[in-house]
Amino acid sequence: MPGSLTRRRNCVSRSAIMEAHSRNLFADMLVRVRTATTAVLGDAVDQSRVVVEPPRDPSHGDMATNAAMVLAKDAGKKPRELADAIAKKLRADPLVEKVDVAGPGFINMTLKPRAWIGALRAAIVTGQNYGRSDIGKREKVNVEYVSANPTGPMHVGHGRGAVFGDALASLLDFTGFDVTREYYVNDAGAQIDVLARSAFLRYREALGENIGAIPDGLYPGEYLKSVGEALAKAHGATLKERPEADWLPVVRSTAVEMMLDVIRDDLAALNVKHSVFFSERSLIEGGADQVGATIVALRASGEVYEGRLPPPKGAPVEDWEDREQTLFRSTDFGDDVDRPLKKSDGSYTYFASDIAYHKAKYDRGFHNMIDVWGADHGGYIKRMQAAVKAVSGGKAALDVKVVQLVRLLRAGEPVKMSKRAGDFVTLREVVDEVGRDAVRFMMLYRKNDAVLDFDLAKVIEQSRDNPVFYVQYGHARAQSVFRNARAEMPSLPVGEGNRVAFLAEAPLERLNDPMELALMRKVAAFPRQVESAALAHEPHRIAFYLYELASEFHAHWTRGKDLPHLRFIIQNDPETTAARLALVQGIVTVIASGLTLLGVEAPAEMR
RNA sequence: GACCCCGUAGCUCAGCCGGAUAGAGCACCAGCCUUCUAAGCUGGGGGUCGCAGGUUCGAAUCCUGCCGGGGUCGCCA
Repeated sequence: MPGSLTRRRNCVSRSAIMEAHSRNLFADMLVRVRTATTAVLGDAVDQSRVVVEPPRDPSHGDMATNAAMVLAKDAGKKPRELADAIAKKLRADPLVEKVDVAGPGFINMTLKPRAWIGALRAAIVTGQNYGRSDIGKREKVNVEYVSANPTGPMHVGHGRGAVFGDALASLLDFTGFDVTREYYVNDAGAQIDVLARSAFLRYREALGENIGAIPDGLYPGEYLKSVGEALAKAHGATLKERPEADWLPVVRSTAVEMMLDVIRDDLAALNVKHSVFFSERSLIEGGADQVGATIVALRASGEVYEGRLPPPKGAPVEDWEDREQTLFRSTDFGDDVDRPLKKSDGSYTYFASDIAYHKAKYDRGFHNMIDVWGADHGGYIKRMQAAVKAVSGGKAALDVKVVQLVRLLRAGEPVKMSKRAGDFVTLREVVDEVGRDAVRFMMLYRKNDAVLDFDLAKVIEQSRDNPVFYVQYGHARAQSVFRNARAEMPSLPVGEGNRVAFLAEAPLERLNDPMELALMRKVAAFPRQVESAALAHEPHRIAFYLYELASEFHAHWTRGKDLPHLRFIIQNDPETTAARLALVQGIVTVIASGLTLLGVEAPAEMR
C-alpha cells in the first residue's frame, strides 16, 4: 500500500543519504582493500599498483584485487600467504559477504547486496551527477580539436575529430578538470592566399565575367560562389581593376570570415562546441611577432640553430635545394631529424607558428594539452611534443590523439567521391541525411586510432545491429516503464518530478533476481568507466559500456514476456514494483548521463 | 630507406595501469516464441590473439626483430 511506503520513507531516508555517499563503489572498495593491506603490512609499502576490478569470470565474485601478487615480493611473503592475511582482514568489512583466495594469489570478493543497493541509490539520488568526480583536481587542460582550415566546408574526417574532441572535453569536464575547448584557426598561411585568389575568381564571375575552368592550384568548390557574390555586392567592380596587393587583404578577410561561418554552422549541426577560437594571424599581428620571438627565445636556449638538412628519402623531391636554414633541434627530444622553421622565401613554416601557438597555450597556464589531429598529421607528433617540452622547459605535456580515416559506405558499398570536381561529400550532407546522433555515436563507437567504416544505410536502421538505435531505444523503453506504471498504478508517485524522492527509498533488497543484480552491478560500474575513459582519453569506452548496459536491459525486459513475475510492474505488489522501478531509474540515469557525455540525445520515446 | 597506426572467431570489432579457462554483435547450427513498445529469446559450434624471441610468478597487453595492410616523410596545413 502507498501508505506503508510513505512511512517507510521516513525510516530509511537517513541511510539512503549515507549510502548515496559512496558514488564510486570500485574506488570505495579500493580504499577498503588498501586499508586491509596496511593493517597487514604497515603503511610503508607502496600500494600504487594495487587495483580493484571486476573479474573476467563472474563466478569468481564481484571484485578482485591483485594486492597480494604485486606486494608479495616487497613483503617477502608468498603471494597466497599474503593473500590469506589480507583476506582475513577484508572478511570483517561490512560491505563484504565472502572472500576467497584463488589462482596465483587473487583475492576475490563477493559483496553484500547493500553494496549494490548503495550504488543504485547513489545513481538515483545524484541523477545526472552520478559518475561525476574530482579526480581532475581542477587542473587546467586545453583540448584543441577540429582546427580545420577555413578554406571550405568540413568533410567527414573533420567530423570525426570534432566529435571525438568534443566528447573527450566533456568527459574531462565531468571528471573534474578545468577544460578549455579550443579551435586553432589557420588564417595566416599561404593556403589562405590561395583561398583569396579563388574567391577573387568567383568575384569576377559574380560580376558577369566568364571565368572558364578553375585553374589548378586554386580551390574549385562551388561554395566560394557565395563569397564572390558577397564581394561583388559589397565592392561592386572596384576591386577588379586594382593590383592584387590591394585586393588580397580585403578578399582574404571576407573569405576567411565567411568560411568560418560555414564551419561554425557545420559544428553547430553536430552540436560540437568550442570556447576559444584562436587565430594564427593574431600571433603575428599588431607588430608583436610572437613566432619570431619564440624562435629567438629557443635560439638563446640552444634549441634553434642555422644548419643544413639531408634531402628526404623515399619519394624524390624534384626541386630540392640544399641550403642553410633555421632549424629546431627536435632530435634532442627523440625526433628523427631537426625541423625547419623558415621557408626558402623567408616566411615561417606552419611548424614555426604552431610552436608559438603552443607556447601561447603554455603562457596561458596550460600544462596539460591535448591535440586532436587527423591521421595524415601523424608524422608531426614527435616534433610538436618536442616543441612543447622546449617552450615549457619540460613543464608541459602534450598528448596528441590521432583520429583515423572515415570510410563512407552505403549498404556496404563505398560512397564515391570525386575530389577534383570539388564536390566531395561534406560533413553537413551526412549529418543532414542520417542525423546528428547517429554521426556522433558511430564516430565514438570505435577507438580513435582505428579506421572507421561509416555506413549511411546501417546507422539509421532500427535494429540491434545499429548501436545508436539500440542504446537510445534502451533509454526510451526504460522511460516507457514509467509511463506504464503511471497508467497502471496511479497511486505510485513516479512522475518526472516526484520520482527520485520516492524511488530513492524503495525497498531495494527486493531486487534479487540474478539479472536484476547484474544490472545493479552494471550501474555501479559507470563511475569507474567514466574515470578510466577520461584518464585514458578514450571516449569510446563509454559508448561500448552503454551498448552493454542497454543489451542487458533489453534482455531482462524480454524475460518478462515468459516470466510475468519478473516484470517491472507488478499490480498487486507496490513494494516490489517500487524496487524495480528504482532499478529502471538507475538505468535511465546512467544511459542519459552517458549519452550526454557523448553529445547524443536520450529520447524519452521513439515512435 | 625512416617513422606512425593497424593485425584478436567466417565478417565487423571490444579487451581498462600485465592477471585467472580471450569476449560482444553479425553470420552459422539446434530448440523455443509471437510481443509489459517496435531489438525476437535461449543454448551451441567456431581463436596458434600475424610470426619468432625477451622481460615477468603471470603477456592479446610491455620490449626487440621479422611478415602483412594503411598513412606520412624540407620549402602544404
